[in-house]
Amino acid sequence: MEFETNKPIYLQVIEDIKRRMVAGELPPGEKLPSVRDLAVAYTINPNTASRVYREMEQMSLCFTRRGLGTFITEDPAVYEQIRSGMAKECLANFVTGMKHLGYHDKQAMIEQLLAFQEN
Amino acid sequence: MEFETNKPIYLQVIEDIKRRMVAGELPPGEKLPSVRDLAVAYTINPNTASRVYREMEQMSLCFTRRGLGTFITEDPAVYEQIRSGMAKECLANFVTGMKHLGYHDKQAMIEQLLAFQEN
DNA sequence: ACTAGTGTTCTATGTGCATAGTACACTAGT
DNA sequence: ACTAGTGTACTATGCACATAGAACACTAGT
Repeated sequence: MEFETNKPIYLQVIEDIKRRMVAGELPPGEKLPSVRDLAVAYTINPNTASRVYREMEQMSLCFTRRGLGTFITEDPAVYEQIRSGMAKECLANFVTGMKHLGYHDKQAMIEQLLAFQEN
Repeated sequence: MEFETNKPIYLQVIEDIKRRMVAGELPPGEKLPSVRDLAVAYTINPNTASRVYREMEQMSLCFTRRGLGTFITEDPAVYEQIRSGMAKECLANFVTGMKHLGYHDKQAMIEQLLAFQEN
């Protein structure tokens, strides 16, 4: 995985894990890689990997059993919170961004969206 | 202006100035505030303000006359580059974000956009 | 010449991020 | 008991960011 500069790596890893949760790749209760394996998987330092789980646990995204490992939360409500939060953020960023470009009504935004081709 | 954490201030100021350029608030050749005045306007350190202009000059967004001040570029083509770059980035972020949420075709994205109400 | 207003450069301090390396504590299985 | 695999904690280093403060170089106007 490639990381953007000017953005903490541990936050980008958390975003990727959240994305995989929403995508169904990480079901509730699923065991996450060990701190050391996560470090290998993302090519980051074990301390940074540890921070990923520490921050995720504080967000109630996962829980830890000392000596056993770290596991995705078993609460389905958290999944819905992540999903709705990501959707709202994505839509809000788009709308404000397009407004800054002069597209003030949704119909104008839709026209730009339909004309958009990824490269 | 409020700054997000986990994102360099000087980059956020540059983004704001680019936004104001595209919005027509800063026409080509317009004189920008002095380093010290910019620091006051955005409530940042003069050194950070200096960095804003230094980075902007490297991006050809402005030019500097020592002893006179810093001025917005006089090249209209730069404006179009900024505008198209911001538009492309905004659209790409939206499309990839929505795809991560399971909306793979544009019609589904449009439905979400139309249902979106800002709070 | 003088002054005020510019950008520029320098040292110094503090913080957060990321890395490297080591050591410790807990759990399950043998 | 022992071992392997887990999370945790600690020191240390390097870098980018942001701030504070001071000094210098240039330009326009007087």
